[in-house]
Amino acid sequence: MARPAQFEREVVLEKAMEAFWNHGFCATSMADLVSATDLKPGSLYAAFESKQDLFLATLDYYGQRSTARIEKLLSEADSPLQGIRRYFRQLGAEAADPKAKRSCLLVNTVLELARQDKVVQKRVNRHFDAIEALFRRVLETAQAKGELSRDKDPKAIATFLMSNIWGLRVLGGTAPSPARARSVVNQLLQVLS
Amino acid sequence: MARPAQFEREVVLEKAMEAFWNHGFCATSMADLVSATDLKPGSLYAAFESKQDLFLATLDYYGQRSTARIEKLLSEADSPLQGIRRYFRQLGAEAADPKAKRSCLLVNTVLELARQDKVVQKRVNRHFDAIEALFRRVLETAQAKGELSRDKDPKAIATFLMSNIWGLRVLGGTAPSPARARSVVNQLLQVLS
DNA sequence: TTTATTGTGGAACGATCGTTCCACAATAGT
DNA sequence: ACTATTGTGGAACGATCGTTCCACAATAAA
Repeated sequence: MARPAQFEREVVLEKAMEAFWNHGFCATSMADLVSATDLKPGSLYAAFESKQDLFLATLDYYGQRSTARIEKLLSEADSPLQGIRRYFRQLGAEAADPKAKRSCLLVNTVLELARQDKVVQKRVNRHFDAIEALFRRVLETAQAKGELSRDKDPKAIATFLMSNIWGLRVLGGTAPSPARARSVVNQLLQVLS
Repeated sequence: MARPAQFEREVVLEKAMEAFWNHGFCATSMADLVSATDLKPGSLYAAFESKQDLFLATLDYYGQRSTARIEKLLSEADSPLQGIRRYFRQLGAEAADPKAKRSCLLVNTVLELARQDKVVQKRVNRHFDAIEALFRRVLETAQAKGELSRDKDPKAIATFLMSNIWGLRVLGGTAPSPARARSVVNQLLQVLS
């Protein structure tokens, strides 16, 4: 028995995510978010408590999207290790692509906010842990199938892969040559053989 | 034939650097800088043109300091590779140290500003390139001394090391366990053997 | 000691910040 | 059709943003 909302939460979240992703938390003003989402301040604050809360919601939205994307890519590969190789080659290409004007929202957030804000840190870590678990499981499968040597440690390698995702994200911010990005990926993938 | 300044540029730069390092460019206000440096707005703007210019100056100050520190560490080592190993073990320990409340100003800056601001990007890259050149030279020396296998590529490894510095800096933002940070470093150092 | 020049202190600027408020629009149940 | 309830639009809030301004202090050259 009331007026129904004229927007869909997911659509608004998507648009807010774009804004935060492009400019970071601090550099994205509520005015930016108002014009990005086509909502008025009143509606935005009714749906999300504050700029901070809206940001946390977009973080989760982004994290789930990313995790799902990686999971799909890994599951569609011909073999476990091939999935990982393909993911990192793609990441390397993206890092060297000048059209890709933005890194990863989670990585950006770690350096902008996570050190100071433990709530944000926990949120970000949850998503990173989910992705790392994905890699670890794939590496264990590879080992079971004999594709990965038994004397490798899936847990340690999964952590190492995560650290190299982050490294490649920063590399992307330095506007590297494609050869440079490929070189890093090739070096990295040697841990698998 | 004029009144001399009552402050030393280096001291002010040091204090401004601390502020930017702790909170980032956007989240550090001129009011913060005024209280951090004990200068009044008038003096700050007389010495540095704007917040942006002051930031660029602190970036250079930080970069030169960092490069010098790494150079010293590498040159004091018993052998080329030992210097590199020692540097990364130290970096891993710092990433896992909860008291180390901040990452690296250059890495933070890449993700906060470099994508959008090409001036900042160039500045940051200059410092990164200097550090990478340091690593590369040490690796070449190691090869000359027979400490590093001839079939390794010093250039590729130097780039890979840089990417892993960045990865470890982000890792530090996730508040990892010491074991986790050590694991990444151990994995990384295998590229040297 | 005077004069020219430059640094200092701090008030003040307009713009923008995140947020609140409220008259009004729109709908669901009676 | 009426009423209760909730979303909408947009003005407006105090605070803070980066920056400017200027009367005054301090010094070096004349």
